Amino acid sequence: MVNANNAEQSDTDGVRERILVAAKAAFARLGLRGASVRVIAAGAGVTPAMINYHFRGKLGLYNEVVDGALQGLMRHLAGALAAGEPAELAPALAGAYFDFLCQERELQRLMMHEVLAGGAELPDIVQRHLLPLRGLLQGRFGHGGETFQAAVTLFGAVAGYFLYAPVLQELTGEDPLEGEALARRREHVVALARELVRAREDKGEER
Amino acid sequence: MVNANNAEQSDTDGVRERILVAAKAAFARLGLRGASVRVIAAGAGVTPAMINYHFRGKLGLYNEVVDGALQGLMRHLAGALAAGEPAELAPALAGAYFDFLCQERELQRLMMHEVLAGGAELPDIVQRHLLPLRGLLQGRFGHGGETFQAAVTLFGAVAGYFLYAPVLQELTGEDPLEGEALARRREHVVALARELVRAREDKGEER
DNA sequence: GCCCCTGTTAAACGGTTGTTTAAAACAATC
DNA sequence: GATTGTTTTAAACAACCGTTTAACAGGGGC
Repeated sequence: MVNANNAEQSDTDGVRERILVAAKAAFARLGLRGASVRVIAAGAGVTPAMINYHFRGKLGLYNEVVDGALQGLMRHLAGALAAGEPAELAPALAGAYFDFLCQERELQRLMMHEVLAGGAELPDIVQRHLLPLRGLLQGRFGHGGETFQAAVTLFGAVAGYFLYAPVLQELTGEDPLEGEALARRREHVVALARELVRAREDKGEER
Repeated sequence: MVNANNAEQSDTDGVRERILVAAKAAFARLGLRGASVRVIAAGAGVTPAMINYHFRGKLGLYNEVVDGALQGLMRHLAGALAAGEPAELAPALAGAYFDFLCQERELQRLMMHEVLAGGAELPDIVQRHLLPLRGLLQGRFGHGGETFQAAVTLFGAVAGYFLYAPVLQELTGEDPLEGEALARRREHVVALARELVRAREDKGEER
């Protein structure tokens, strides 16, 4: 009779949820190979066998974690893309990406682990999550070569900051993911987006 | 009597070298945890026990691989920093970084694996290899906040391109690390460096 | 009271991990 | 040619991996 007043389908979803949370943290930190089912299970306070019972094995759990994380990101970006005036769309998109990574700090590491592993599932993941976003982007910005270059630059400028945060901390002495430094970086990235889109318009490229 | 006419210190260095080459490839592809000593040994055509004999274990081998790779990169960047006129220093540096990653395609993945693993050795690595470069950079560009932001952006724009190459390939359909696409990206990054340094001078920031 | 179904557990399985060990092959020295 | 020291090998080691199995608990349905 616990949790009878919320929308959970059954009481066992509590276990599923706890495993998913522990798995996301472990996969982000150690990757698919590095995170063991025993560590994940211990983090969720359950038995390793429960992972196989609820997710058909470690791989099923991993796929569900990655799918959930990417779905959240893409929903967030699509929302930022829908709102806002067209002129400020690129800065808003860069800011939204930045903000989402602030909230979900594990996501960037999780994605990088997935790319580095280079498994056979990567084409499927790209097709399912990134292609729809690319369609939206091309509808707004066109699909010229300069647009692609600018998008890669912005993506790298944001992703690199979060990925290399430990190195930056060691270099600067202050935590790059904390209040003031974080705000400075966000401002810089948004300004860069504005400048890149302006440079593209100056060239008058439509192709 | 083999290799009697080159500078190798002894014949056993051939084995050491072969292990180092195989290890660099394996560590870049799979990371420290993922690459097994048996796979590395097989790639070098030797017995797993040889790794322990020549490098005092897997960790010793890994440290030697990372140190060698970073030394090569830093030497390359310092060279680009020494030559060239001051006005074109930032573009030259971005181009040199880009070119080095083209030659040593495993380096970027190796470094990212190291950062993601987040081991206790990272502060040591940063201190040994990155701090000297930072000193050189600060001597040329000053150490203002805008300089730092621009440097992170450039680094992310270059690194992100190589790291996310598999994703870009899936998105664009063409190989991002091949002739024409590679040249376009290099041109864009160098132009970005020129623009960022110009923007900083416009602000007149010295701090 | 009995049965079936879902959730959970502890124990075990075969396989792989990094490392160690004892012995063999080899080159150089005396 | 015996000896010494270095390089290499095959086999074994304990520890951990993901997964499977058999047993157990608990609650409706009939």
